[in-house]
Amino acid sequence: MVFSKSLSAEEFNPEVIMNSGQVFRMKREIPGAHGMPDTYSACSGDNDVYFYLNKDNDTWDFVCEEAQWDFWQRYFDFETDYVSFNDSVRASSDKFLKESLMDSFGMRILRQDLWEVFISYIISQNNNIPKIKKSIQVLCDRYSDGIHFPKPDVLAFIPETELMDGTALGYRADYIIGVSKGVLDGSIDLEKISSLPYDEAYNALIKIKGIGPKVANCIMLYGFHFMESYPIDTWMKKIITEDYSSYSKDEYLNYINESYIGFQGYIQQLQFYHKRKKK
DNA sequence: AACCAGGCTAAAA
DNA sequence: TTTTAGCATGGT
Repeated sequence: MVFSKSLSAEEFNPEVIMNSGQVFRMKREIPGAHGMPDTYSACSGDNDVYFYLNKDNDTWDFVCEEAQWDFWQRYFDFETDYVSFNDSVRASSDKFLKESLMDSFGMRILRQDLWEVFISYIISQNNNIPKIKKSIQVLCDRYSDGIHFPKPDVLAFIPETELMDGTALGYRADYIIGVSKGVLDGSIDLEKISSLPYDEAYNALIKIKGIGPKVANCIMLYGFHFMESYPIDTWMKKIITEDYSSYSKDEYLNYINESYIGFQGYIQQLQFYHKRKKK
């Protein structure tokens, strides 16, 4: 089933989204796939979609099962008006932020499968994006069908030595097995945590072994869709010291939280994408 | 060939 | 409470 949506380049740009470090398995298919020059595909939980810009009527066509269309509309966060918010960025006097926006039109914050986000960001710690993508793909190949993400009941029972072998997961393998068991026995309930208020959800997450402040904020932003989350990694630290040097860290965070209410996570994504692209 | 990467845990101070 | 060593491993 094909679902068409009229989306401007400022509303939706898959190249920007899939290279922004919030998602590790969205990809551009080889040219000609599905008979279209540029097709993208995504998979989240048990849902699958591919999509392309339809030059004939200037819409994006999304191809998925009819019952999954609601999921994908939420996944791409189509109910949020990013363009109107962009106007307020353009109207601000924040030079670095405006520069970031110019560089990343079409960014959106995805609402991804909780389990995949949970494991993916455990893997992301002290790691780099190309390597994170490879590790996740090996997991999908070895412990699933190569497309869908492996389930907790599979990951929970892999011997640690096996999980470390050839996956480049390193010491993170132990964390993955641990949380998989936690989800299986019910002591970790991602759906339940996702329904908590920000502070309670955050505190519940950082109690879990392998999850600290930064990973918790990523899970909350990209999985739970807490748009007030503002993950701070090594790149964001660089931004604060190099591009906002007139602020102390606390002053800077106050500025973000007071000026961009409900869109802090989106701001962070623009900045992160821009900073990483410059280097 | 060192240093870095979407950091965290646990021990030390 | 805040600071720091150690951690697996491939990318740059």
